[in-house]
Order: sequence, then C-alpha cells, then structure tokens
Amino acid sequence: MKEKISASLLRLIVESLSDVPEATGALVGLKEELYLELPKDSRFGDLATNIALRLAKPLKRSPPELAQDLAEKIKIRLQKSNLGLYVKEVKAAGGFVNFSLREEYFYKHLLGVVRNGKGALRMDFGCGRKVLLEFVSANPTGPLSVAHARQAAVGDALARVLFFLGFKVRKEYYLNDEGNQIDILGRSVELRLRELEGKEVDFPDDHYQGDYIYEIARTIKDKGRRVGDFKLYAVGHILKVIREELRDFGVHFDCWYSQKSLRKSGRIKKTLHLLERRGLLYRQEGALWFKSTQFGDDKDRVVVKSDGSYTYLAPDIAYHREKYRRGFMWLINLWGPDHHGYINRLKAAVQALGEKADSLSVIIVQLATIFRAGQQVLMSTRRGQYITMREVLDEVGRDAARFFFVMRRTDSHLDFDLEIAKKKNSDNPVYYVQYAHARICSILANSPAGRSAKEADFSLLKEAEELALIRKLWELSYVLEVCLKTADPYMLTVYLQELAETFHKFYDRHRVLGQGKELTSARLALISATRTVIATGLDLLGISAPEKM
RNA sequence: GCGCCUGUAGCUCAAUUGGAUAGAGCACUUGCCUACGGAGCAAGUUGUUGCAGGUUCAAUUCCUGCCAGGCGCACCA
Repeated sequence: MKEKISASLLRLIVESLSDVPEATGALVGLKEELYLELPKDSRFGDLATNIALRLAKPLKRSPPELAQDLAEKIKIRLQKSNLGLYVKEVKAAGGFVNFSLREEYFYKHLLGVVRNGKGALRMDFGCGRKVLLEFVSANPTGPLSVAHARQAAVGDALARVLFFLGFKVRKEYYLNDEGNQIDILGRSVELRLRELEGKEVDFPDDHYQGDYIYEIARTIKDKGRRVGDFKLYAVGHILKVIREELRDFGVHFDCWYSQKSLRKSGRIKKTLHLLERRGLLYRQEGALWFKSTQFGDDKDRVVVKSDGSYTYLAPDIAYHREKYRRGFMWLINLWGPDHHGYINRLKAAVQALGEKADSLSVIIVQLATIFRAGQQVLMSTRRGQYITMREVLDEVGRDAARFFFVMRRTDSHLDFDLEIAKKKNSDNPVYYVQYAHARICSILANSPAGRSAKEADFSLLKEAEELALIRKLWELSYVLEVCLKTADPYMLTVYLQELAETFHKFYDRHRVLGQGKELTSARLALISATRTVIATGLDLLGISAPEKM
C-alpha cells in the first residue's frame, strides 16, 4: 500500500504556505477538511483543491489572486521534488488550484494493478482500528422484511469497504431474544395452536398475524406439544429462518449478541450502578430515570420501569458499554427510519459512559418501496402481508438485489422495481457491469498465449478511450475515500457503472486482439487491469463477477 | 402541538457535505452489426433546485418564515 499522490501533493501545498505566518494558524482549524478532490470537469485537470478559497478570508486576500500565488509557489517546490516527475501542470482557476498528472503516472498505476492485482488497490486508512458494525438486528419474531434486506446489503458492503481500507471490522447482530415482543410471539403461537386444535380463540390485534405463526404452531402440534417452552421454540425456529435468509443473501455475521446472555451476565445491573455512581440516575414516580438531558437529549429517559423491569434502553446502554470494553473504537449502527428519535438517547448514553459522541455513528437506512412494472407493491406489517427479503431474493437473485439496495444514498428513499432488476439488458445496471467483466474474460480467453502482460509497453496506449479507461481505473481509490467519509457504499455502484461504460466505449472503437504483438499486449494488460478493478468493486458489494453470462 | 427527514429535468436519482457552466440513467428521436460477446456504442432535447427572505467572495447545500409529503413523539422494542 503506497501513499496516494493526493496526500503527497497536499503536504507539498501546506509546505508552500509555510512562509505565510497567518496561514499556519488558519490551516490548523481546517486540517480535517483539506483534501484533494477529483474535479467536476476533466478540463480542470486530474486533482483539485479549494484551499485558496478556504484561506482567502483569514488571510484577507482575494481568492483568485491567492490561488495564483499558491500555484506559483507549488510549481517551484515541485521542481525540487520528485513529485514533479508526475505532475504535468499546476494551474490556478477561479480560486481553485488544479493539477494535471502525466500519462507516466497513470501508466505506473496501471502497472501496479497488472503486477499486484487487487493488492495494488488497497489503502490503509484504518491503520488496524477496530470497528464494530451492528446491523439488521431484527427481532426474531418473524421473517426478515425488505427493510432488513436493505440494511443487510448496505451494512455488509460497508463492512467490506472498511476492511479493504485497513480497518479491523466485526459484523454483529444484536438479538432481542427476550422481552415484550418475544412474550407476544409466544402467546401468538399458543393461540394459533389452540385454533388448530379446534378451539375458539380471540386473537388480539397486536399479536403476530403472519402465516408463519400457523406453521410454527403446526410443527408443535405434530410433535404433540412436546417442544418445551413455546416461546423458546418459536424464537429458535424463526432464528433458523433468519440465518438461512442472510446466508443466501451472502451476509455473514461474526457475532450474534444475545440480550438474554447480556442480562444473565449481570452487566446491565453493573452498568446501571456505574451510572448511579456518576449521579446520572434518579428515582421518580416509582421508576428509575437516566439524566440524558445532561448530554443533549430533549428529555430524561426511564431505564427501569416502576414494575421493576428494564426498558429497552437499559440493556442497550450495557450492550454499548460492552462494545467499547471489547476494544472497538468506532461503533457503527445501522437503524431503520423509525429509530431516528432514539439517536440522541443512545449518544447521551455513550457520553455518560465516558466515550466521545462521535465514536458512535448511527446511520439511518431509509425504506425501499417495491415496485413491479411501475406498480407499487403495498406492504402492511400489521396484517402480516408484506414482501419479505426471501421473496425479493428468490425473484431477482442475490446479485441484483444487493446492487439495487445499495444503489441510492443510504439515507434516502429507494424505489426498487423487481422487473428492472430481472432484466438482462442495459436497463439493469448490475448486468451492465457484470457484462463488461464477462466480455473482458471472453477476450482474454481468446487471446493467444504470448509474452506476459507485465512487460507490456503502456506508452503505446495513447488513444483517448484508452487514456480515459486508465484514468478511470485510478479513480477507484478516491471513490472508496468518499465511501469512507460518508460511511456509505453507494458511490461504488455509481463508479462501477461509469467504469463499465468507459470500458464499453473503448471496446466499441478499438480492437484488442490482432493489433500486432506490442499493441495487443499493452491492450490485454489494460483490459486485464480493468477486469481486476471491476471484480474488486463488485466483491466489495458482495456481488459475483461472472466470466460467462 | 413538538421534533426529525424529504422536496432538483416527464420519471428514478446525483451533485465529493459551502465551491467552478446543477449532472447521470430511464423515456423520446435518429444513426451504427462481413471484426475480440449488439446483453453493446454514437448523436440530439429537457431546469425559476417547492415559495419568500437572510448569511458571504461563493448557497441545491447553512439560518428564518411559509407550502406540500413522510416519519417519530411510551414506564414498547
């Protein structure tokens, strides 16, 4: 893993400002926000910085003039540095400082991918920091829904991206295996069982209505009711279904953390004692309250009800304390939109435990609306009539489902059309990307065995489409950096579509095979690197890269 | 009533978290198959960023008010 050229350039820019005393102070405040970005338009070069715009005010300078000055200073320093070998041009434009890189730089990057494959694409942002990603965590009271499917797709992709960027990632499913909802589940099964036995029952509205309750009841009936505790049996049954669904979706959890075991370990009690010692609990109207307002919540929250039982918050505080205790420095929770009111509460809890508020990132995964040929498929959880993750998976397949669920920003609504996801043409972005991969594999299979691609002469790649493709391959690291900054893998789906498009354009205009030994060899290396990048990107989304379709 | 989120092209969505002329896909129109996979490629059209103010070198982005839609407001989880 090498340092990115943008990081080296950034250091050089900061050095260029060292003789401006006011700048140093101003830079300190901006430290986290300084970075080189891919410019909006290719005519602005390959990398750009808005540092002059940011510094114009504190330095009391006009932005274009400051950018111009800065560009000059950078040029001088570049000449003395070996970075100069790779920078073609430094130009100020409207307050931005733009950098153009030489072809040699891109050829070098290409060579790295050809030689080291996937390894050349990895970067170390995480430095081995431990991250705990908690997602899905659906109550084991029914099959997983479409909402959980999206959380699973996003969470798993994010985990893969963070791992690729050098973080130590663990994926965890918090299991609410006791409490109110589980009690209701047990009663629901029992009532359905009596119904099956021909008795008259009154089935309450707030009980679980789905057909799967009948199925569980039926298996209990078949076993002559000899299954032990109905509640436990039902949870076990549903949990098995959930695990199978996730497995078929390609999502594996490192740990299933049971709330029941948390309580039995006494950690909830211990955590409450800790809060009490810190003077953050008080008794009122028979209940025990947590002073969450002290940490920015809008009202205090009950942790122990007047009947002596815990609210959901109590085990959750203990659970998060447990996460820190296990050495995780960054906790990421993916929640459904109905939980957003809960964010402040948990952030308050985290601070009460003595941790920083921003060590916990809560990502709200918006709901997906399922369409079939433009017609919305209505869902109602209460009636138990809803599209399950299983149905989507069975209908469109794992690859399409995973791509579609990540295709939009995680915090925005998503329309998922089952018909489009099943199509096998360019309407369907998954197939468009996978097709590019299969096409490359097909060319490589037809290529004659010859000299190694590693010795190819890349300087023969001079056509606009070739250079565009080489540059696009290089962009991956910047896309992954954005994924990290936004804690959202969706940008990767956009990038893969662009990469596939860039490849298809190249393919349409230039032949790879039969172009003479040297050129063919260089182009084979180029498409082989393209294949590596597409396969890597798809893998980060948990999607297969087929050689034939 | 209080709080949070959303409002961008006919449709679905972007805009690197305050930056350059607001961009893609779909749809629509017209072209390209004697070549490595046409499951592909090329060209063309689309905007008062819900409305009205404000903050500044710069606002789709931040602030205030209104309009419309969604969600939340438990000693449920």
